[in-house]
Amino acid sequence: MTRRKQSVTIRDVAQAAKVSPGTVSRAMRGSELVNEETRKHILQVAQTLNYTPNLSAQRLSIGRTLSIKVIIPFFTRPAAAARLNGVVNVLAESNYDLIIHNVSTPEQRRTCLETIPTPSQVDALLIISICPTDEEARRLAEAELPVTLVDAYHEKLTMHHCVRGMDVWGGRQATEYLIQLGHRKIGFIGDRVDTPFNFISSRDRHLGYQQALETAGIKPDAAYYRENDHGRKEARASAKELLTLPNRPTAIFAASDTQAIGVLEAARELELRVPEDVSVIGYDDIEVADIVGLTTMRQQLFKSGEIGIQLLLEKLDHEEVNPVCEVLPPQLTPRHTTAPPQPSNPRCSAVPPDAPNTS
Amino acid sequence: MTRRKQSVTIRDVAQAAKVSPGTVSRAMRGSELVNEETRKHILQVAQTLNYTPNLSAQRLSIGRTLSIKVIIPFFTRPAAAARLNGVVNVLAESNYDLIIHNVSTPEQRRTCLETIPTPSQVDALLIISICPTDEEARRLAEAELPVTLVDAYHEKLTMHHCVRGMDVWGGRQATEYLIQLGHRKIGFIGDRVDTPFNFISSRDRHLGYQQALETAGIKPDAAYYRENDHGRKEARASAKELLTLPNRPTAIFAASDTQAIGVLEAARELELRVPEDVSVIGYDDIEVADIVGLTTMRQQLFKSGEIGIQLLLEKLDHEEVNPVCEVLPPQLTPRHTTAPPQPSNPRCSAVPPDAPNTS
DNA sequence: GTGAAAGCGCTAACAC
DNA sequence: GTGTTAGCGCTTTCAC
Repeated sequence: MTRRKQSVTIRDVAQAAKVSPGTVSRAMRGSELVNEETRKHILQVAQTLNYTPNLSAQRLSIGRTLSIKVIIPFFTRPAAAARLNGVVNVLAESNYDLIIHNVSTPEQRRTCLETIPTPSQVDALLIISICPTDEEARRLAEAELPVTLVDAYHEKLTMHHCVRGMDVWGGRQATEYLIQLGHRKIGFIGDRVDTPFNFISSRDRHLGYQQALETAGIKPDAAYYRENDHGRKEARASAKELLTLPNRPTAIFAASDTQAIGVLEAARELELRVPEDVSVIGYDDIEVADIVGLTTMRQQLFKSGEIGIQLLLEKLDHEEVNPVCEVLPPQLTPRHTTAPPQPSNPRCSAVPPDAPNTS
Repeated sequence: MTRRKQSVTIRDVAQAAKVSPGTVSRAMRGSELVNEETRKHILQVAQTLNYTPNLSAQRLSIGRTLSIKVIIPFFTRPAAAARLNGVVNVLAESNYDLIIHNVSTPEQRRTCLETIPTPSQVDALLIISICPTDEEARRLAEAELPVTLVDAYHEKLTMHHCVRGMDVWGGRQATEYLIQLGHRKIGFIGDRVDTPFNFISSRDRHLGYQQALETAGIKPDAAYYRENDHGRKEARASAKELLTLPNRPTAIFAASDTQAIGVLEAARELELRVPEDVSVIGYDDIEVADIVGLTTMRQQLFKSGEIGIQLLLEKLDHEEVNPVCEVLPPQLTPRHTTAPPQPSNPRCSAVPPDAPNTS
């Protein structure tokens, strides 16, 4: 442990400017209680001495860490990255540091939520796309610092802000759209429901899917349901199963765009035309959806991050604010992978989805 | 400024365990100089008291911040995200905090490199994909903390580690591949060279492109060069210009996969077949390249982040290490958007690139 | 092996 | 307005 000292401290500046450390401190932080002349002089001296305040000391002294921790799984996935981008964007204009904790294994997920940070570690906590278990919610409820959930929810956490995406409703919208187009045999491809990650968006979207079917008087067929690890390749495999069924679905709702891409690949591999032979709808509206012309449910990903962090910053400013639950509805975004089902199914050579709608 | 105190401090633990704060500190940090009995007892007490050390105090006391700052432009772009992922992944196993500074405007870029952080702010600095200007390099050369550059370079910064990607070589490889296929009219679409961001990878790849042409005895034609803001739409516009030229190129090398996708879209819009009418090669090998079956130069993005941060951590451990310059060669990854040029150019309906090679 | 005490650099009362 | 001073919570010499 090399315990090195700082080269130039507030005391050095004070000495050089012939004032006291306290005055330097006041001058640096823009306190009103300091003569305009001396302030200028002090800043000048600080400048030439190349002084920068010691953050740790500052933080220790004011009793706040000036940093916010964000927990997010698989932050490189486009949808997660978009959310995180909203956070980063807002935080860039504050003087809070962003401490990012990526979660890519169940183990990481567990340890992350096992011990809630204390105010001596970070000032606030933003949890994105991770649904607390009951036990974790219990601990989160007693957190000593402001917490906000984005794309996550727990009924017991009414004391914290949350930002949600209406996954059930969105799942229903997507499915109803397919039904309106005339489809009755509609497959669903989503994430595994029962994993240590406890992701719930896919499950919720499937719930909406079921609601839509029931409302339309269509009996959900278990054979049309597939869950798998999240990913394009995995979804592709699942889709191949569905599309080679004796009585295959004429449309597939994928719980995410990434998975929908897998479905498109499966269709192409099986020489099924999209949307003539099979319609495909995704969820999120990440860039690749636009690229391949995928019909999808657009989520306000960037905005969810922005709002989440804004709520948190607000809470840091005014101790007493009522918790709100911001809800961001998804929006049906039709492109070129959905159409009414065709009576016949001629087996012909693969044809791509139409060109993307890049207006 | 609400200056709140910590609920339970090291002193509380000491008192409860009937030892001195010093001993608690030693016990917590696993010092050898403490009786095994007392250590256990202390940890036990700390546990029940729910004690967590105050990071700011710890940092101030040991004179290190235990955090590393990474500066990265547009971290949500797939290539940048992959690099960052490598960093995050390695750092997750250390006890350093990652402080991420995204750069999305020239202004942010400027301020970020204007004042080099001091050891009192962060312990080390990782700069990704930002090429310092001469002036910035001068300042970086005098940095008081370890610095590593990833996907960036400056000749004067030989005192710092760097990780590079052989962009010139890669650009030449890509172009030579097209030449080998028989192309002689080869377009180039890249980023703007002269921007405040000072990105150089596109420029370097273009350099390699020129070298390849010259070696093959092909005179570079300025009409076949387009630079534009980075982005799919922008590249699409540029590609449309090239592909509607009276004597249009039969192949296009795009400085990134994102831009290559734009080229594909332009081709489709103009009803040019890929690869029959026009070959397209990209750079990076991000996921979408696999999805659309794009031929590209694969970069070791994730690895570049891993190595960059590892070099930095090493430097933090052993003060005196010789700076190294790790070089990661890209790899030609042929897929389905490149082929020998065809003698005739029949104008027929659009056909997609072949199915991706998703083995 | 453990306690006492002197900082680490800064801020915020409190005097004047 | 400005100086003085007492912490913030922790680590680490230095005694014992």
